Amino acid sequence: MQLADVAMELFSSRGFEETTVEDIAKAAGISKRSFFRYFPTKEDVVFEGVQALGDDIVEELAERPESEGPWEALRVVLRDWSQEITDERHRLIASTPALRARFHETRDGVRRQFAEIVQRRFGLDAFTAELVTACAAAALDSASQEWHRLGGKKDRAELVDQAFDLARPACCPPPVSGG
Amino acid sequence: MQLADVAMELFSSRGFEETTVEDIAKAAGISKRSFFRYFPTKEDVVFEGVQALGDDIVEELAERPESEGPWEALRVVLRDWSQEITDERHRLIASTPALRARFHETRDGVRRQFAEIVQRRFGLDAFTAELVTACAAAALDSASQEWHRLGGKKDRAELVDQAFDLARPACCPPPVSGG
DNA sequence: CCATTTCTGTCACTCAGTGCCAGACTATAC
DNA sequence: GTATAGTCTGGCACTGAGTGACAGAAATGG
Repeated sequence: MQLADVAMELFSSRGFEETTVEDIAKAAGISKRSFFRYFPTKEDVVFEGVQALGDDIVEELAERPESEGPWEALRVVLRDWSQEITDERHRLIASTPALRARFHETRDGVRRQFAEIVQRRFGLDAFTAELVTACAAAALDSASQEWHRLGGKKDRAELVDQAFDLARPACCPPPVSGG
Repeated sequence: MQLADVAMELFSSRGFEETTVEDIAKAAGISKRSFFRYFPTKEDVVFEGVQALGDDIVEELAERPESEGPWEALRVVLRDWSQEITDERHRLIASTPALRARFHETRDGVRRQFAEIVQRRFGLDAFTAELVTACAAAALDSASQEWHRLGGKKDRAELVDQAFDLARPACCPPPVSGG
C-alpha cells in the first residue's frame, strides 16, 4: 500500500490532527524522516494530486475556443474539478480548519492561473479576469456545498451548471441564441 | 506599546516566519508562555480584530431593509470591510502563504454568517444564499487586488462598486428604475 | 568486482503550542 | 493589620512538525 493511502486511512479513522507523522511512518514501515522526503508537510498528503489536477484543467482551459467566451469555457472545464476530489477527502478537509485554510489557498492558486489564461485568451483586463474567475470559483464552491447538503443525491455536473447559470456575472452576458 | 504592535513591527521588518514567538515576547518584556495567554497562535496577532470587524458587518447586514435585495445590501455593507485592513497587514498576509490560507479561511467564516442572514432576511434558499455571498466575496477580493495593482491610487469604495456592477449574478437582477 | 549515486534511518536541533505548578499581585472580608 | 480568594505571571517539561547533517544500505553502471 502506498504511503498516502496509509496516511489517509489513519486520518479517516482517527482524524487529521489526532494522527502524528510518526504514527503514519510506523504504519507504513518507514521513519519519520523518510515521510518528510515524500511529502513536505503532513497537510500535503491530503492535497496530493490536487495541484496536478489544477494544472490539467488549466491546460484544458487554454484549449477552449476563443469564441466560447470566458464564462462558458470556465463552466465546461470546471465540471471535472470537483468530481475528482473524493468524498472522504472532502469530509476530512471540511472538518479540519487547517486543511480548509490550505484548500482555499491551493484553489486560489489555481484560480490565479485561470485568471491569467482568461485574460490572455479572451482579451479581458486583469481586473475583469480576476473577477470572472473568482465568480466561477464561487459557483463551483456553492455547487459542491449544495451537493453535500443534498447528501450526494443529485448529479454534480448538473449542480455546477445550475450554479453557473445563477452566478453568471453581468460582465459575461449569456450567448444569444436567435433573439 | 501593546503586544500586538510590537509583534507587527517585528513581522514587518523581519518577516512573519523569521520572527519567533520568543523574539516577540522578549521585545515586549514578557515570557513566551504569557504571549500564548494573549493570543492562541502566532497567526492570530495578524488577524486581531478581523473577526470582530466581521461580526460588526454581519450586524449591519442584518439591519439593511429587506426591500433592498441581497446584492445591494452586500455591496453597501462590504465597502467598509476592505478599508479596515491596513496596508501593512495586507502586504504581510499577501507575502506569507500560511497567513494567506488563514485569511481565506477567516473570511469564509464571515461569509458563511452572511449567507445565513441573507437566507433568512431575503428569503433565499441555502444554495442561492451561498452563491450570492460567495460572488460578493469574489467582487470584494477583486476590487482589493485591483486597488493594489493600481498602487492605491484609486478610491477603494469606487472599485468595490465597480466590481459589484461587473459581478452582479444573474440571480440578483438590478433594481429597475423606471423602465 | 569496484565506484557512484541514491535512498534510508538516526540523531540532534528549532520552533509552535500545551499542561502544570509555584510564586507574585490584587481585591475583598474580617 | 491579616486571612483568603482570584488572577496574572514565569518557569519547566513536554508533544509534535519540520530541518540539517551524517553514516550506512541499496541500487545502478562500468
